Amino acid sequence: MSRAIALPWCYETVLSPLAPFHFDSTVHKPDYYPSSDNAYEPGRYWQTMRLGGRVMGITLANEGTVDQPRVRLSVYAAEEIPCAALQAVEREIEFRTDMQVDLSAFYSRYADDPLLGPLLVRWRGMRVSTYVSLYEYLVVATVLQNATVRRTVQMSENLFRRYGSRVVFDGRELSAFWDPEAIAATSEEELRALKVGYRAKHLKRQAEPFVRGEIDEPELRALPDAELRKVLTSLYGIGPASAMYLMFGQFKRYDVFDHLPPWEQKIYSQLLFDRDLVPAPAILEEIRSRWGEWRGLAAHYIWEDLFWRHRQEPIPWLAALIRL
DNA sequence: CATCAGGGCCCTG
DNA sequence: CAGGGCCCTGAT
Repeated sequence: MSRAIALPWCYETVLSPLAPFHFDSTVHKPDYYPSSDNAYEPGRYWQTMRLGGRVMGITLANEGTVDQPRVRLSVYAAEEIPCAALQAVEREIEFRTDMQVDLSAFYSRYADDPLLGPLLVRWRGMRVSTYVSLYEYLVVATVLQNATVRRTVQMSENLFRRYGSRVVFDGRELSAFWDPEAIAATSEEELRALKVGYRAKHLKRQAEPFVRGEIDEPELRALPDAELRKVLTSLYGIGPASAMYLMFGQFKRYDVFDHLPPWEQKIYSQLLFDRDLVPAPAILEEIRSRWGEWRGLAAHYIWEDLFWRHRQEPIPWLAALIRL
């Protein structure tokens, strides 16, 4: 990777999310591992984006309130971006942050729920959001697998350094993703040198269908749950855990919560049962019976609330469960 | 020094 | 369908 590229050209517009819209809890998820391709301060968010073969810098700034939302979108690039490509960026940002989705049915249905009710007030307008493309999320899922946070960060940053780029915009320098071609063209040995271990094979094989043009993310968004899951788990290195994160975060399937990784099991045991370890099937059944078709979204509100509180004032039992 | 598990998944039997 | 193996790292 060479030195940072400046992105001086800038286009600005104002987005109007469907109210209510909670800016901070949508653009920033405190449970995600830190990554040099994005940055957050209250009311302001930076990320890089690779779309249509172009590397861009994106900023989102909160210029409204939960009930009268207004988000200023700035798109930075090395040179002028055609109008159609800018529109594609706007649509992509709106989809990834779930900006125009109406959650009022969810809010009214669980307003009196003992556990969820107060969280729906505190986080009213929080959306399910992802900041990466499907291909990029496969990389994220891969470095998450069988690794602690520290190691995930190390692998992710090693990959950015070797295959990504650095860009400067709006006074920030951030990493940007690579195109799948870059990984498909590399060797497993080169990848292994980045300390990704057996994941080298996964990263290479995952890039292949994207290079061949076999995966069309917008098209997948229209598929029914079962078919979408089939496509996702057919991707090499994507099993039940990664598929669930994708179904929910990337494809906004609010009802998906059918698999519980061990560390989440410990955390939900505390939250729902006030016990150290409840069997995973019992937890999943409890979540299903309480929140039915909204269970994925309900779990997200509970989860994010926990991590925001933890960020504000450390929660000892949670700190003990987060392995660095 | 050795051993082990960690925010899974693939492959085999 | 269960279980071994896989990379690397820090904890014990």
